[in-house]
Amino acid sequence: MPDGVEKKPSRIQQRNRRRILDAALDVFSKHGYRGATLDQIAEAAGLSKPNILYYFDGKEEIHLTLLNQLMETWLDPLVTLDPKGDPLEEILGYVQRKLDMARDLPRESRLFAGEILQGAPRMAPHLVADLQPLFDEKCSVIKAWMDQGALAAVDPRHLIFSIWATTQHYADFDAQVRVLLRDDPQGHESAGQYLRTMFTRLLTP
Amino acid sequence: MPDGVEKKPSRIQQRNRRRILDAALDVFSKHGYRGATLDQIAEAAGLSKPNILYYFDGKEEIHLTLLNQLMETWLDPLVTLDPKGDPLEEILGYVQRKLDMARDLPRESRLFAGEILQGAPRMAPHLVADLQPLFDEKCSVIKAWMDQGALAAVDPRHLIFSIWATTQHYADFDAQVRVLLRDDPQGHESAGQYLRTMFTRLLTP
DNA sequence: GGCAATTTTTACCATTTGGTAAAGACACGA
DNA sequence: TCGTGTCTTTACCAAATGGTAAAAATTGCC
Repeated sequence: MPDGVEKKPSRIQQRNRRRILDAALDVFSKHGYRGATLDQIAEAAGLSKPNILYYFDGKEEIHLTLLNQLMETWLDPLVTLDPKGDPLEEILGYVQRKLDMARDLPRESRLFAGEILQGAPRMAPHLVADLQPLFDEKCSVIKAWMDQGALAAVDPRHLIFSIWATTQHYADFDAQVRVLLRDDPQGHESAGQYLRTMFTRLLTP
Repeated sequence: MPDGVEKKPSRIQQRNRRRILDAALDVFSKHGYRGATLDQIAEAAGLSKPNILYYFDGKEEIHLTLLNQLMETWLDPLVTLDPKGDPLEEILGYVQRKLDMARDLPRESRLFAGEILQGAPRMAPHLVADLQPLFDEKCSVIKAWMDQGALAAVDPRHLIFSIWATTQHYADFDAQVRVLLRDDPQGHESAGQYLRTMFTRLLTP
C-alpha cells in the first residue's frame, strides 16, 4: 500500500466519528472550548469517554476538526458571489445566504464566534490562509462594481464586515434577540426584509 | 446604626476590590467564564488567591459584579438618545458613541458578548429588567420619528440590532478584523465613516 | 506603645477533568 | 467456527481548580 494512504474507515468508524463531532458541536458551541468537558461530549454522543478518545487524540483534536470542517461551510456563501452576476442582486443574495445560515446553523455560528472572540487561538492560520485571500478577491470584485457605477461607492471591506455582523448577530446574540423580540415567530422574515432594505438603500447608485 | 447600611469600605478595600475587578475583566474577557481561573485573576491583580476570596465570595460573585457594573455603562449611549433632538443626528450620534465604546472598552464588549453567546445564563434577568424597557422605549421614539416623516421607515427593532451588530463587531471580532485589514491604523476612522454613510443612506427620508 | 480589627499568607482539601492501561466484548473473513 | 483485528468498558491517575481554616502580619485608633 502506498505511503500516506489510510485505509477507508469502517461503517462504525464513520458513524461514531460523526456522532462525536455532532455532540461536540453542541457542547462547544454552548459552553466554549474551556467550558466544554469530554464527559459532556461523551454523554451527548452516547459513548464513554475512553471510547471517544479511541476515535480522537484528545479534546483539542475534536475542536480543531470541527473548526476545519466549519471553515469550508463558512466561506461558501462568499465563494458563490459571482463577478458576472448583477451587482446588487449578488450582494443581496449573499446577505440572504448568510442570514439563512445564521438561522439554520446557529451552533456553527456560535462556535466560530467563540473562537474569534477569544482571539482565534486555534484558527488564526486558517484566517490568513483561507479567509484573507478570498476576502481580498471579493473586495476587488465589489470595488470594480463600484468603479463602473453599478453600485454606490463605499469601503468594500467595511461593507463585508457589516454583512457578517448584521447576519451573524441573529445567531450569536440569539439570547438577547429573543428577549427583545419576545420570541416573535416572524423574527427571521422581518430581519431579512430589514437587511434587504438596508443594503439596497446603501448600495443603489 | 440603621439596618442594611454597611460601613463604608476602607481605602485598602476600595483599592483591592478595584484591582481585582480590573484583573478579572481582563481574564474573563480573554478566556470566558469557565476558561478563566482564580489563579490567573489573582496573578493579574497582584494578590494571592485566598486574598481574593477575602474580598469576594467566589468566582461567580466576581463575574456577576462585573456584569452588573457593565450594564449601566452599556446602556448609557442608548439612554442618551434624545427624543427632542434632530432624528438623524441622534441616530448617527448613537452609532458614533457605540463605535467609540467598541474602541475604548473592548474588554467590556467581549465580556458582554461572551455572556450572551452562551445564552446569557447570568444576565438574563438584567436583560429583561433593564434592557427590554429601554429598548421598547427607544423603539417608540424612533417609530414616532418615522411616522412624522423625519426618518425613512424601517423596523426600529432591527435598526437597533444592526447598530449594535456593526459597532460591536469591531471589538468582538477584532482578531478577524485585524487579519483582514492588516492592522490598518486608519481602521477605526474608516469604520466610522462607513457606518455614518450606511445609516445616513438608510434613514434619510 | 498597646490592642483590637482588618488584611494577608501558609498549608491544605475535595472535586473535576483530560487522559491512560489493559482487559473484555464484538465483528467478520477464511 | 475459529481466530484476528476492531471496538468498548472498567479501573485508574496526575494535574488543575475552586475553595477553606487558621495562623501570622499589618493597620489604625486610643
